[in-house]
Amino acid sequence: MADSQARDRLLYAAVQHASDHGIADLSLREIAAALGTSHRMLIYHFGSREGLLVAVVREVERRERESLGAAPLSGADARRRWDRLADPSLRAQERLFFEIYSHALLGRPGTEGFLDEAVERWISPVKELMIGAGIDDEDAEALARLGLAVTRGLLLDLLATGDTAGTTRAFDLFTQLLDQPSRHDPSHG
Amino acid sequence: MADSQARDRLLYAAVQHASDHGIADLSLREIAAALGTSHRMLIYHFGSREGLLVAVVREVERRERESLGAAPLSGADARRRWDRLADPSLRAQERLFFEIYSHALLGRPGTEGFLDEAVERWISPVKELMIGAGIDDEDAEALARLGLAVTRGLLLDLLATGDTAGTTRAFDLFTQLLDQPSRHDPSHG
DNA sequence: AACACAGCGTACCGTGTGGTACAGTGAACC
DNA sequence: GGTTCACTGTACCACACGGTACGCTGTGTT
Repeated sequence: MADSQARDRLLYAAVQHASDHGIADLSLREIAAALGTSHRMLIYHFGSREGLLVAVVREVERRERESLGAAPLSGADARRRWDRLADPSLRAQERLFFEIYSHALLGRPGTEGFLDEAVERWISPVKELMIGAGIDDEDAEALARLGLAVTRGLLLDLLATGDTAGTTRAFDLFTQLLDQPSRHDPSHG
Repeated sequence: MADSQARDRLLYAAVQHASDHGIADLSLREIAAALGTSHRMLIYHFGSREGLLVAVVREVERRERESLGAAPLSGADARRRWDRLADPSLRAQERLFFEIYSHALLGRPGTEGFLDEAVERWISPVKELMIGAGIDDEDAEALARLGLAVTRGLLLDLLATGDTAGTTRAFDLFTQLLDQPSRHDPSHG
């Protein structure tokens, strides 16, 4: 259950397999076989099946956090980020993200805290930057939230349709809308 | 397996229960007990566990389709639709939608065809209306797609945070961006 | 009265589940 | 050479699973 090299290797492989085939309705034995080990080993390293799922969720969270880095503000920066997200090599990982998200929405064990940060973590750095740039606090939050929603919504679209060109056009339209001048109403409460 | 009143009652109750507690990792027996029947009856009416899940997915699809009605174009109309979606009584149903969506992304049996229509069905009527209003074809598609993404993205946000006010502010910001004049660049390929 | 038939419950089957017991490995350290 | 310790395979457990066999209702038909 503690850290170890063997455990890390198994976890890495488990996340890979979960990305490709989902995670929730795979049995310990199925996962173990796919990873080239025995279900006994997964119990040894992760304590229980649920322990394994929790570890996988945490690892997915960690990677998501790691991929955040600096926040996008300009249209060009945002577009570069979208292009990275739309890369086919990330599809499996993104499917896994939405699978875990939906499990968390249903309150499945091991996903506690996932939702708390699923929105906040992405919004707050963007918001801070915008406030620093002189944008009103409430406007900044709404804008950050909208940007996140556009990204995730288009990602859902992309995963379902595979239409990179179409979703990217929609994303570009969004950045165009944002880049219009004088979008902030000064007569605001 | 065929239609019947008893089957309809069970299906209705099953969708309700699936909305409240998810569907994928409930056993036949759990569902049956919650519905006040026996797992034998679910097999009788739906043929198998998978048959039940398929029926539930179809019913959720049907309701989604039914709720489409006329398409939103003006900001006020869109806002009215968002308010309806944001109503707490729909949360459970929306959670179920995203659960099924993620299952479909992983290719689970019974979800075939769900994704094909998950985007197209919502986009095309909006697109038609916009084309009728003289908007360029590709622009219309991008706009419809963006609107759907905003809706679903903010719905994900709302389900995770429960922050109706915040997500609604973000939605309003989006409609403001849309309602700005001269957003269409005539010098377009 | 005899039958048909949709609806339903009980008891059961074989199978796969998550988890445990226990007996090893092989390398590291003393 | 002995001991420790992380790691792993085999065999097993009790249990819940999806599904089936079979028999019992009630209602409507002939």
